[in-house]
Amino acid sequence: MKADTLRGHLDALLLAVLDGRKLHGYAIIEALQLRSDGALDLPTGTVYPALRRLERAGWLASEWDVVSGRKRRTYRLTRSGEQALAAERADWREFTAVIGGVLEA
Amino acid sequence: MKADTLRGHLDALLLAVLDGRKLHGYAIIEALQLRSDGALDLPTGTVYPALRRLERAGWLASEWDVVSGRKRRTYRLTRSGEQALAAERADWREFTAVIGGVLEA
DNA sequence: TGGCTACATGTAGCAAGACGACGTGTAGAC
DNA sequence: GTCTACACGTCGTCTTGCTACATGTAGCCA
Repeated sequence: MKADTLRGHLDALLLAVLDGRKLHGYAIIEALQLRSDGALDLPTGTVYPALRRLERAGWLASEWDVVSGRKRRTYRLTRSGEQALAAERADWREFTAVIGGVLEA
Repeated sequence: MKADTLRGHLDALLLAVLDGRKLHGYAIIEALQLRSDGALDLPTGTVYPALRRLERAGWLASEWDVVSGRKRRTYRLTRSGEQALAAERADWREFTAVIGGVLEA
């Protein structure tokens, strides 16, 4: 997929992949690869800053684990993150309807 | 619609609205409003620079008209612009499939 | 005549955000 | 002992859409 097309939709992806489960950053990248059949291979320089941003926004909460000697920062959705995810999904539907409508007119 | 969500898709919109017809900048803005049922109301500071950019890329060609004393720069798709539009449409379908797939998983 | 609105084009500077390149460190396999 | 996978992070760059501003015509209405 063309680079940078994601712009503006990354937050939605991150929230969606954390819906109902806790994951650490590296696992989030893998989960997105898996769910997109390999189409999404986000670089760490994209994902880690975005996770911090979402945490600052109050949509994610994180805590440190240590698994077999390796430190992981594990993220989960907050209540407000769940609401944000619902809003992002609604925005996505509207967005695709509008743009798709123009492109296929 | 949330500001800036357009990012990365504006080119596709502009090419699509010029598919099969010639329009000047102001009319392009109106045509996008019409086709989107008012959802898209792009500011001139967004559209005019983008049209120049697409022309520099060789996807649009323009010429000046004068209609009842007013000067208009009328744009049309070039051959390479038509190809670009087809590519943009294909990208759009892939993009929505990938992101939509993750959001609705 | 003066002012308002619609029509019409443009520029400059800002801000956000995704990305590439880089830096750091552990565990385990070979 | 070196290499790969795992794991986290930062910094600087670049693109690009937007706000605000600047300019000018045509036509209507008071």
